[in-house]
Amino acid sequence: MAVEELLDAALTPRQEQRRRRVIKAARKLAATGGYDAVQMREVAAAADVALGTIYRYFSSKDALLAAAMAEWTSELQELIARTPPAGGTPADRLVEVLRRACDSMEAQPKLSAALVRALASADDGVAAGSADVNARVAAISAEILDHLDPETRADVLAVLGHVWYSALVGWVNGRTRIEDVGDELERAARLLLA
Amino acid sequence: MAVEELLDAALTPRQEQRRRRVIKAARKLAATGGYDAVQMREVAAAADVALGTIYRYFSSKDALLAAAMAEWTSELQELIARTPPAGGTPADRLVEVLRRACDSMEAQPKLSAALVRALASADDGVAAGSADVNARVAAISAEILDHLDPETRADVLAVLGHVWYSALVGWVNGRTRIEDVGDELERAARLLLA
DNA sequence: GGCAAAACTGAAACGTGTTCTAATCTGGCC
DNA sequence: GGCCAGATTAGAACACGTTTCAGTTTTGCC
Repeated sequence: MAVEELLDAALTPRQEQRRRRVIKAARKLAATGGYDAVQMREVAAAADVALGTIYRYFSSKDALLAAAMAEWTSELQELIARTPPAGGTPADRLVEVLRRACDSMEAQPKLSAALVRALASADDGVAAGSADVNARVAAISAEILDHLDPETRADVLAVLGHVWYSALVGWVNGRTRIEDVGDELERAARLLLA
Repeated sequence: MAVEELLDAALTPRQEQRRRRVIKAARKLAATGGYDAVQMREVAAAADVALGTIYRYFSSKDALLAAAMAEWTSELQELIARTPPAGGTPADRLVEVLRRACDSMEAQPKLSAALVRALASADDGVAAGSADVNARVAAISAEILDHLDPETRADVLAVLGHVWYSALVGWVNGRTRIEDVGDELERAARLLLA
């Protein structure tokens, strides 16, 4: 989709700036008003870009938010790489990482909810962003679980990824509280690594 | 929301019929054209009901589809109760039930995808349908796992519920194939019951 | 049987994501 | 410098979920 093509073909500096402005505007709107406040006309105005231009860079509103989520995840990854989890069992360290991710989301609940909500979209453009997010989460977790054989590790990570995503959706849709997400993840992690 | 109130206050026969017609029409449209084909004006026309009337029974399109999903789940529950899973370990029986559910979805892929997609909605009206679905799935699985102590069982079921939902979303959004859903579930079930 | 309240209808209207159009601008190439 | 293809813009237009409204029908009650 658009994003891909434009990422492959090197963007001119001005295009790069435009793309950044759009994502930034989306994040800002999402941070204060959540998913519904990210209205494409408003994003365009805030990014000082024509409405149609956004659609040249992102195939849909959800694809835009997925790109924002990928960006956010990348920042989180750096943060965790800078301060790796302290000692304890692998399960403990894994739980700590998951908790820290939850804390980050808790700090920006509206934004987080909007991003997660976008990930649920059927839009094709979301798949790329979603894959990116998954890969980063897996990368973070993988080294903590290096005591497991590769196959088991992949299985555990796959299950954890599912729990993580599903718990987030439950929270986003108001069925659980954000604290519950961390609890669910911890429960799953300990069950799987027992 | 509307659904609840109307379910509590006994519906008149004609209301009951209208409600049924609406759900039936939605299922039919979803079965042939998927989520996008379930257009409220079309549902209204097919159900021979005014557009506004649908909104008296269901708070949104997604709530309507969630109700359809609850209906579908209930039918599946009956089906499984009628032919309980054959022998083997509890894990085997659980896997068989999950596989059978996947088979049912595979038989009506468009419909299933539409229903799952609706479950992801933030709409309040969806929560009720979603809770209903979860309860039924838990009920089906619970007796298979009666060898576990209640707490562990609850944990296992919670995790399985997450995997189930998340894997379905992955399929609905075209990131995996329907066969993968069953595989993911089996993997999780065996990992958890190991 | 008649009456008030609630439900239903048909149709118009609204909001927001997405698409389209015609005009203008930008960037690379001779 | 001039030209062309593609990018950008402003704005209109479109699609579909949802809401609203005025008028009609059904329902429960005396």
